[in-house]
Amino acid sequence: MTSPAVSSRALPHPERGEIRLEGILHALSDPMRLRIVRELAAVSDELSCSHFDLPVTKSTTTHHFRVLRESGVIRQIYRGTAKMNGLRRDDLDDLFPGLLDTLLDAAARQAVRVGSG
Amino acid sequence: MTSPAVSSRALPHPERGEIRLEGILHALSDPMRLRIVRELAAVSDELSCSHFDLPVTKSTTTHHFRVLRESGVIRQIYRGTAKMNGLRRDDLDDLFPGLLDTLLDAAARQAVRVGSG
DNA sequence: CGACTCGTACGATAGGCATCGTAGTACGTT
DNA sequence: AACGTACTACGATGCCTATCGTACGAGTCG
Repeated sequence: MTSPAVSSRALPHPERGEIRLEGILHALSDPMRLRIVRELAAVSDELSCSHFDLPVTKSTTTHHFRVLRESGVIRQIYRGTAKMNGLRRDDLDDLFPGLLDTLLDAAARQAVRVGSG
Repeated sequence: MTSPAVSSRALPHPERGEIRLEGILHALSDPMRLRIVRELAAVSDELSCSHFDLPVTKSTTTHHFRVLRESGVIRQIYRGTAKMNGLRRDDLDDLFPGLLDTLLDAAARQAVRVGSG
């Protein structure tokens, strides 16, 4: 009943120096992934994959999380059966100061404008 | 010899309210298009398509400019045989304050980091 | 008019990608 | 060990897209 430890299952992440702006922009150009990132930023904490209620199947959800991880936007670790997701704020803010917040602000403005957020 | 007038050939642009963040991010996630936008921002003026010396054919260049226009990132008008390209700074700054500059700064930082800009 | 430049249109091609469904693995609980 | 939950792996599918080449249209200049 104690909180599950980090599993040994490894998940490949790009190192800070390998993160590319084009990759980030591509990752966030998908509505589903932008939505995930906005939700992660809103709670500023780790969330399990199953926390998200996306209008796609679980396979597709897995795919989107992998794209986000491989582009360097999020960090993923296993805790028991759950896979926890968190923004790589430290790395992103170091590489591209202000980028993440500006993107989140832009997404929020658009959500207000189009009326879906 | 006077500067050529704006031609009657029409080019469809999205209106300000139709510009979508996802479209912008997708447009800029391509290295060739990001390069074009950086160059346009550097001169902060209109540039003809032929001014750019990209490592792709003219057909492909045409394609990239169209993607940038249809996503709302640039404005294009014909002046004689030349097609002039300019950033839609006013619209972008109004819709997403700070976004363009932050993206340009991020691109510049990466260029310095990887040594190609 | 004729020649030249700039850019477009269209078709082809090859690769990427968002999505699904099914079968399977890893882990925790009983 | 048996079961349930969380997520993955793999194959299929259909669409999107970056690229090219060739042929064409629009405009300018001689």
